[in-house]
Amino acid sequence: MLSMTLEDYLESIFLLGRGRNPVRITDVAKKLKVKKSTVVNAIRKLQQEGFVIHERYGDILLTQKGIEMASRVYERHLAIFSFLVEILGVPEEIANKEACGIEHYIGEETAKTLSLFIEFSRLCPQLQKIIYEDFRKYKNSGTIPDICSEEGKKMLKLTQLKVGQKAIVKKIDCDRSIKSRLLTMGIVPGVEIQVEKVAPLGDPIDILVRGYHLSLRREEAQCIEVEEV
Amino acid sequence: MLSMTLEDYLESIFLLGRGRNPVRITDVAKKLKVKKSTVVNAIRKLQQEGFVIHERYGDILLTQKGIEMASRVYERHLAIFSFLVEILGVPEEIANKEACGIEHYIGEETAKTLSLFIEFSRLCPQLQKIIYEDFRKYKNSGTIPDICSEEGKKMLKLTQLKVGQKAIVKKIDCDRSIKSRLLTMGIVPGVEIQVEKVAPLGDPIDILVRGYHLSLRREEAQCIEVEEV
DNA sequence: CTTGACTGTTCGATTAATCTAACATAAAAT
DNA sequence: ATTTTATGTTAGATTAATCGAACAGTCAAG
Repeated sequence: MLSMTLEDYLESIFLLGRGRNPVRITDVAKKLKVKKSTVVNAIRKLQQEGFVIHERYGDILLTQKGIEMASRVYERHLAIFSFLVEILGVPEEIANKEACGIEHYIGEETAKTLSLFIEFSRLCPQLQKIIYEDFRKYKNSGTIPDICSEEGKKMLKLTQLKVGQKAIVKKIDCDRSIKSRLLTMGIVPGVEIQVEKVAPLGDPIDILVRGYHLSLRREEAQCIEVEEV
Repeated sequence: MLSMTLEDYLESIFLLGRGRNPVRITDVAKKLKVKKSTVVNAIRKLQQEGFVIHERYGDILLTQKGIEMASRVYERHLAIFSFLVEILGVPEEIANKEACGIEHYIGEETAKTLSLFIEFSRLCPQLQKIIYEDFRKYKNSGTIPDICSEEGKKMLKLTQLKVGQKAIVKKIDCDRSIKSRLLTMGIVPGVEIQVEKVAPLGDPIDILVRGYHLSLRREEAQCIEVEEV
């Protein structure tokens, strides 16, 4: 009921005025990097919908309705920003820019859950340790930390499985073109597969994924790492 | 260099044709819930840019360039979808819809990191346990699991702090209007604050946040939970 | 071979968001 | 009090994405 663009204008006014101080057309134009005439247009629409009050040549002020709407948008922004920075380790500037777009597509419910997740991670040193030490290490060097390996189960290439065996896909380690083909067939980490038939020289290998029969080239199967079930 | 809308068309063609099969105008129109004439328009643009091949009344086929672009978009989609479903526990249908919007705003770098995070969480039972047991419990009931509490430090209300004391904000537990005011002042969980001055009856309380001086009403301070440093 | 029944295309109109350029007002400087 | 500078407004043009309605092409059933 408010376009994304208008949400942006509202949010800017909210932030520039720290939620309650008056703001000028020029401030908004500078912040959103658009021309003043464009801002005038947007403000008119926001005024019509009752989110702001603005008289000719005067200040822009948020109404109660406007404050509520804007702070809701901003909370979403903050949740996304925090997630990107604190959990993923994205640089703040990039995180901020991306959050600006994402905030319009994330629902109230999801945003609330995301906030809770951030909050939880801040409260929980255990989780922080895993994220800041183990995940960062995995991200930078690809090494899977010791604490993550389960006993008694070993990683295999898909090509090492025998007919009838079931396994969970753990990792897909190959170049883009093959990977994208595998993705569209539903072969992603975490999915369960079963080997149906293996041709004489191991090419092709027929497997069952989510009820679908698929035929893989050996080359493709080679780069899929699985764990026996 | 490709508008979000056009990215959507490309992605749909990719998915409908599983990456390589021909697709018809009608299929795309149905999938994206737009009129056929709109699709014709979009396809023309994609053709001009060399992402698809389409001859009048014929099939739509992705070029190599198109496949690469589309699979990149789809990977982003999948990363976001997986995160929403597996980590946050958002219902699949909602997650899919939200991912459709978010995928256009998340950068290549961030998407890759997000993918790694999902992958890591799948590989790491420890992390899974925290997410699926402790976080879910926190989300549903607000209880902070035992494993998360650090010894020797106790939670306090901001109002219980003495002048000069430093603390970390742990939780903000109050209604929307106050919360949004606090947010704009930079008071969020995780931030360090220091008490500067307390008026006779504890109202207002002056604090220092990220180098800024702020004055809080007692009512506001009451709902901020902190942990001594 | 003709005729529906889809499928695809063209054209003109609409909407939201933006721009430029010219004009109007307010505030500050002289 | 005038002039200059900054700020705000208006009008008209542009672009991307969409629609509806009319028209065109394809193909299979009879």
